[in-house]
Amino acid sequence: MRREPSQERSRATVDRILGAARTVLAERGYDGAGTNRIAAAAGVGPGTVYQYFEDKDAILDRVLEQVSEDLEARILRAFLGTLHHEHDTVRANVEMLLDALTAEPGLVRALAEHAPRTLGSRRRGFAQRVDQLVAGTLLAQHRDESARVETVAWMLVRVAEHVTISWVLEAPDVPRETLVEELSAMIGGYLARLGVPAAD
Amino acid sequence: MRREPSQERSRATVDRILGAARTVLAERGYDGAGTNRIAAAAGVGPGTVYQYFEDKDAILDRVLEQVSEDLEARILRAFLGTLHHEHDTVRANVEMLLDALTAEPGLVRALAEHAPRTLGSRRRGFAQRVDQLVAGTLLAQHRDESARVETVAWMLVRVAEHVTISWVLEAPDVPRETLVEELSAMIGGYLARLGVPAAD
Amino acid sequence: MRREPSQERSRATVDRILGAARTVLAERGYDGAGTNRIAAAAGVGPGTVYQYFEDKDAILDRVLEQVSEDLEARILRAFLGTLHHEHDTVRANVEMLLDALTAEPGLVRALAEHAPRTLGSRRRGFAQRVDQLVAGTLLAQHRDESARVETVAWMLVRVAEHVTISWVLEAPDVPRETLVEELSAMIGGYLARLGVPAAD
Amino acid sequence: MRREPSQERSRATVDRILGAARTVLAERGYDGAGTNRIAAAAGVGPGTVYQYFEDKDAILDRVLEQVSEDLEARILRAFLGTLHHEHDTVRANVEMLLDALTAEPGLVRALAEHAPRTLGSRRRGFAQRVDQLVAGTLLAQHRDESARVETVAWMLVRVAEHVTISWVLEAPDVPRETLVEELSAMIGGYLARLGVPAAD
DNA sequence: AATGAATGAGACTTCATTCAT
DNA sequence: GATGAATGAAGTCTCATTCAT
Repeated sequence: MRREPSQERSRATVDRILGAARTVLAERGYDGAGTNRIAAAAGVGPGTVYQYFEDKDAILDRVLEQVSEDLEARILRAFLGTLHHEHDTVRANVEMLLDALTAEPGLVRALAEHAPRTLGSRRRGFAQRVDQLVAGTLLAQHRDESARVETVAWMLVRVAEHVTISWVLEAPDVPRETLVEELSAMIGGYLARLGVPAAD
Repeated sequence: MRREPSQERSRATVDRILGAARTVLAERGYDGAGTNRIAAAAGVGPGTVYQYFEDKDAILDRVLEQVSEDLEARILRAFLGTLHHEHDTVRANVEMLLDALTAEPGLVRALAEHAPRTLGSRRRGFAQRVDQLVAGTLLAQHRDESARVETVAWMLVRVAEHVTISWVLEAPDVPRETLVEELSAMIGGYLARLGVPAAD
Repeated sequence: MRREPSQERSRATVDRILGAARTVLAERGYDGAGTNRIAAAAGVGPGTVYQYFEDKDAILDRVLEQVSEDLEARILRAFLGTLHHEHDTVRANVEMLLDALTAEPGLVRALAEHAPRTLGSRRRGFAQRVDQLVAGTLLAQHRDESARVETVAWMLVRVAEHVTISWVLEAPDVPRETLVEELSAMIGGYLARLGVPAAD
Repeated sequence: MRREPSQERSRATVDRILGAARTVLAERGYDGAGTNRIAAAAGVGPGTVYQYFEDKDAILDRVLEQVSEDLEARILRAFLGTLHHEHDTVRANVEMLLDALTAEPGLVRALAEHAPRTLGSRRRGFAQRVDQLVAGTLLAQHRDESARVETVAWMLVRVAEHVTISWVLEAPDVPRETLVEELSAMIGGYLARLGVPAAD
């Protein structure tokens, strides 16, 4: 008569809650993600949720953090991959960004929906890390003007992020190929001014 | 000295309610803008609100619409004004955009916070009108390639809008002057590719 | 420059309010008859209603009283008329009762709907007057057993009233002619036991 | 000594809510039976009520249904019991009906008060089942004229129901014994015409 | 560790009534 | 006498959170 190790069970429960929260968030949006619904989707009682999370926001913050990290990891991997390419790094990255964001539109929407509520308070980790990653890459390719590089990175991240997100959420009458073309052109042109070879 | 017409009183009350809603929205965000709080801020009873608005969303929709229109009017006026300038139209527009968005950051945040919830359903009027305005202007300066012009306009609006909004909401460590410089450079460079003289 | 005599104007206003209340009551039932709706239907302001009526119930009580009196008058007239007939008085009265109740089903429903709420408190005038009328008629035809006569009258009124009202409200699968036949038979048979000639 | 099963606790709570609703309904009528009052009377929070009932009407519908069923069961049992009697079945049934209706006058009032609001839409089950029961019994005693039998049953049920209910609610100056006498006479006389032996 | 019944503050909304004009 | 804007108590319902088991 062996009882399952408690640590392992706890871990499994937390995972189920987070997984359920992620699903609910993707399907019903931020305001539709109530604690009771999450608990039900996880197959646990409402009380169980509070064994592992301070309050409702703690759950969703964690999920959003996780979503961010998933995106970040994916983007980072792809980003680093493009550095080996001989040309059209920018375009490859835009493509990759669109792939990442189109994979789970519901979560992207939840992320976009929730972001303005917490900006200035907490959960800015994701964006900052991406900022630094991009800044670092730019710096590696173009050593001087380090001060300006941070601003450029900040701008690039916002432009790439919001144009692609808007395209996903608004579903405007613009083909993906056209979007890639134009966004790459804009970013490429901008980078060219920085002294970075446009097509690399 | 005639008695105050009842129409006028009603009008005044509606204005107080809308004004209060605007204030509450700016100070406490979309979810913090409850009917009771709005009524209290307006100095009227909860019931009064329902003499003039169908329900809670009707109030906030109206306020958001109003905020959008105020921004639109301001941007439109400034945008048209810049057309007379001999050079640096882009920069002037970026400046103007920042002025408009910095005036009431709370409302801009509320707008950004609520937008993703309704995207795809209703209230896309503001963005669409701006898209068309920009497209029209581009077309006036550069007659051919009309198909591409719409995509370009769509991109420009998103880039200008989100970069400035992000700067307002995130308050990053980037001076305003630098932002204006960089954003103008990016947009100017992009427009140059379209065949539009970059600095006019 | 003559101003309309105030008494007359007042009277007209009261009539419009009562008429509107009657209409609203017939169309939307007791719970749907709100003061604001009545005022609107009467083409007056809500405040005006309170110049003439203590409160909401005062209006509806008055309307219901009026409806009762209309029915009573109609029934009384017909009832007295049947006394001259040589036979089948009962049947003639049942017919007449159905005519009266089918004329305005909405109001009959409102009456039936509201009756149980006030029974035991107020507004029993109508039923009592009808009771006495019937008792008087029975007494005129059958002098002795006066004590029993009151009970018989009470029963007759309830039976005639509720069977016809149920038929109007429930709209069961029973033709009117059949109902008249059966109800007359029941009442006639009952009266026969009292010593009153069944067909008179 | 095992822990109280959760099902049992839920069941107990539902029972307390229904019991409280029944009490409130009896004491304050349909319109006085608010969710908060019911919850308070049940000794639970307002939210608890909504764990078990869709909305306010669901509670009251359930209670009224229950009251109807209680009455039906009681009436049915007594009705069947009288079939064995050698004579005066009718009188015995009238007595029984009065017993049933006098037991909880407040609930009978609530039932009578609410019935006209829903007539023609839903919840006519009780009356219909009684109609059929009576029709069936009549048919068993008097095989032919089956068409007429349904009308007769419908009439009998309304007469018995409304005369007794009126007597309970109006509390007129008629002794119970007299009422029984007269009502039995009326029904008995009517049945005699149908070919059913009057006193059996 | 897990449960899930229970909570209760607070949200939105209605409507009979009042009162300054 | 009439108005109708304003009121505010009270009603229904939700949902993040707690706690006895």
